[in-house]
Amino acid sequence: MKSFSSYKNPALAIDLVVFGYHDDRLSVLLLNRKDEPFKDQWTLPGAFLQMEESFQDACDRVLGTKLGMNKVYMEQLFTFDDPARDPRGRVISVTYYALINPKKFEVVAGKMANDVQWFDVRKLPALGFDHKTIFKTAHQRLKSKILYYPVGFELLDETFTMPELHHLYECILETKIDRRNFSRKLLASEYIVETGSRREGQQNRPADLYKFNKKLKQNNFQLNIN
Amino acid sequence: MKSFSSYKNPALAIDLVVFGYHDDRLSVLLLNRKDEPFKDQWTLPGAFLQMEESFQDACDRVLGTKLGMNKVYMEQLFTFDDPARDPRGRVISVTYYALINPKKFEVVAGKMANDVQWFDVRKLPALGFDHKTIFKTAHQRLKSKILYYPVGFELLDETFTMPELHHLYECILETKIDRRNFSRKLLASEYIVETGSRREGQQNRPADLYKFNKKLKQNNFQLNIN
DNA sequence: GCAAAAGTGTTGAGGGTACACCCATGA
DNA sequence: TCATGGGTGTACCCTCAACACTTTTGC
Repeated sequence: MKSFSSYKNPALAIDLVVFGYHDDRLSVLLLNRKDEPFKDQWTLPGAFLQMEESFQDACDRVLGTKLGMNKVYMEQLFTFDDPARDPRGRVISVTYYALINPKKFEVVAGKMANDVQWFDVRKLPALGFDHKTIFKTAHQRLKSKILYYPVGFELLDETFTMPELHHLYECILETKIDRRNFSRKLLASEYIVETGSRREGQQNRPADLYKFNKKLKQNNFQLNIN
Repeated sequence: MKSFSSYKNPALAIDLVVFGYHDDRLSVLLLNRKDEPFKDQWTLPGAFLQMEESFQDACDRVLGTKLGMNKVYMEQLFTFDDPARDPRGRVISVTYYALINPKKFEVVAGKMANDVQWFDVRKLPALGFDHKTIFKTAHQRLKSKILYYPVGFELLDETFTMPELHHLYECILETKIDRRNFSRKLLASEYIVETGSRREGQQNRPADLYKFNKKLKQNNFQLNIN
């Protein structure tokens, strides 16, 4: 049996598309690179995979050290293999997307970055590498996923109102959704539970607060949009 | 900027779940290994990624040299990263699943294998590495995919009858489907077109032959099962 | 003529869409 | 009391699920 070390292997990177919902809009976290290649340009956060590290470990490392986050919802997206995607040589990129509540974390630029910032998904700057493609793939995946899986709660606070949830869905799907039908559908799915309290101190009638039903494991939720 | 060669990288393998439909059942192609590890055991076909090779190239290489196939429907499945998944050391496995018509190819055991064989998905032998997990992931993906994307045609001949298509769906989904509702639904979707001819020489009433409508690019096909 | 399988049509129930009205709050 | 936004109810339509009869072939 041949030894592995006799083969030369491509480098393996982990790149993350971190979505956040803030100020009534969907955003992505981007990093301004301090070093070449793509110095001073915006890219997705990422890192090279260490030899003993699982993907999860690598993602946690990026989220922890570069962004000051932990325990976030994450899912594998796609593995990008274009031999020309990195000017330094052959780099395979295994990508994940994450959903976080920006209020819970203070983003910090790590050693490798000039800056870290949230960008409205509709107003992204030019991105280095093939990161625009990666972002588009993630955005599309999120749009599909949210229609049959209750993934939006990860972006909101522990408790939230129906109008807040409604607006989040409109934001992600980039469509109008009838709020009454939306409300009925979500309540019928049993994915959300009333808390009994309301969001007070707003301009108008206080909205009921709900929370995600964590006990519910399986469901045939399917949101149909007009 | 650091040189890449200073880093040691995990090995990168490509593994394939090749589905075929034959004798009214769904099968997977397995390979009996000639060498350690898992010598004389069944595994999914695969190979190490070459330095300059894209995933597509690597898949074509495996399908071509080990299985004598070309130009098949293929889709990326998932990338498996368990550091202990290969006894030889750290190997990341990027997996694809393929759909082929077994009648079109004569499978041949390449240099690396004792044997290559189709196995009924319901009667798989023990598999080496984490290939059982990979298979299950692929099977599940195929089940979901076929409900909203006309992927079954890849497994059939150029022309096929409605009962054949119906049985294929029942096979993949492992459920009974009402044949009348199924037929109406498929015809309404415009994914299939009448050829005008019929399957003659059978025991009973000849069935109409259809073919896949290749012109149709986009559709909101969604099959609902009882 | 009979068995077996293929083609086709109908009906009723349920879910979704598209609506309008009432309610609670701050100013 | 008025404007604004949140909560709730209803009717129609359309789709889907359930089901039965007719047709064509081989023996």
